[in-house]
Amino acid sequence: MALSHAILVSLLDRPQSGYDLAKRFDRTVGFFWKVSHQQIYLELHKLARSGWVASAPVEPSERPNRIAYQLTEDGRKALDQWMLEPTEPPNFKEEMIVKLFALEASNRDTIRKEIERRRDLHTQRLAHYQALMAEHYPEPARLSARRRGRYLGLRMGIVTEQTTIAWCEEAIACIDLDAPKRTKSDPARPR
Amino acid sequence: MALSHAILVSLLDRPQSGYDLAKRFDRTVGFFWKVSHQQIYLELHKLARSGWVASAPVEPSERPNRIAYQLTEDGRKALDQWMLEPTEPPNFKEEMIVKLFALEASNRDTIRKEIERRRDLHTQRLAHYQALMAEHYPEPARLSARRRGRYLGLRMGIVTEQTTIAWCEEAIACIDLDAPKRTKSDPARPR
DNA sequence: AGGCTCATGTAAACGGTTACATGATTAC
DNA sequence: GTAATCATGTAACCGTTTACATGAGCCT
Repeated sequence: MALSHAILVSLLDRPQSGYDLAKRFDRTVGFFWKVSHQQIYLELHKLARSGWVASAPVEPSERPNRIAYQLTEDGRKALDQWMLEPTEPPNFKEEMIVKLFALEASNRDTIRKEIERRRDLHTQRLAHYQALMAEHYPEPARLSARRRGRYLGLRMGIVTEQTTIAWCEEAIACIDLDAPKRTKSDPARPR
Repeated sequence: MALSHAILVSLLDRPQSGYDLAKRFDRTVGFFWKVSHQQIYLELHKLARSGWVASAPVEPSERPNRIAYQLTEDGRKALDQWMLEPTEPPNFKEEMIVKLFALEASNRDTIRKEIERRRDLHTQRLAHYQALMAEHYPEPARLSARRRGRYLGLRMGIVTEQTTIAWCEEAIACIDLDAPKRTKSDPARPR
């Protein structure tokens, strides 16, 4: 499983509460990996039961209901062990492909519009990633080993979005290959 | 949800049994979407209970324990309705990114090896997709609308694998930026 | 006083995986 | 006969989502 290990990795940096972890997830990999706060709290309880994390001292200046966790020795060992295990490619259930398998003349316009929507969405994501890149990694050539991993994660996000956008353009063009010509003076959709 | 609709789409072509569907999944999108036969049988029962599929007549020449299903009118309507709904990008939980976030000097070689393994794996997949492309779509310029959707699905597989491979190469180079030089006469790994 | 953000949880349902189980037919 | 393939299922468990619930502190 992955989420528990993602939490452990995040705790490498510093002790964090479930709330911290959830927010950090949202800010960093949240775009392509949605994690709900419920799932994180659940996972933290499990990790605590396994003895891989333990509640860390909380400053009295902080919120009283805050519960921070830190990595234990056992947690660190489990993480090191996991790092040695092979990493399988994720299986991404892309619904768009399912819809494409149902492509026919009658739904061509629906599907093209849907692909256009997806293209725009991924364009927004790409812009967001590129902003993060410019902000945090203006000079990737000389990065500390510590930060290089994060840089590469962001790079994966960028190239993935670029590829998806390019594929969307290709798909739209391909779908329109034998479509009736639409001009600005006659933008009506068929069917 | 996606699997039930993937089944409905597959049944658009012809009535099929759970076994047929499982095999077809494996042959087509199986590389990036693993589906177990149990899940398919379960889904088929649910779809039958919803009245979206119904058992189709089976030729006496076929296996006696074979149960084929076909789309019903209701199923067709539900599918048409689903086609109109927006398609969210899949959230792919790429464990590699989690490992990268834990990158440091001590695990650099482990991670580089892991990325090399993944690169080789995706290279194999790419070769497989390209073979399928050459076999089934030698001339993509003029494809029937029916087959164009499948062609685009395969194209997505190809560009995704290409991007992943390129990213792996980039990541390996980046990780090795400040690594001790390794030559053929001295291929020992540091640490 | 009311609304926002911070902060943590429970419960039910759902989707998916793993393990286990069975039986028919085909090929050697 | 026995191994492989065809064919369908059950049960337990795990991970995730959705809905619901609560309370503290901060700002206006």
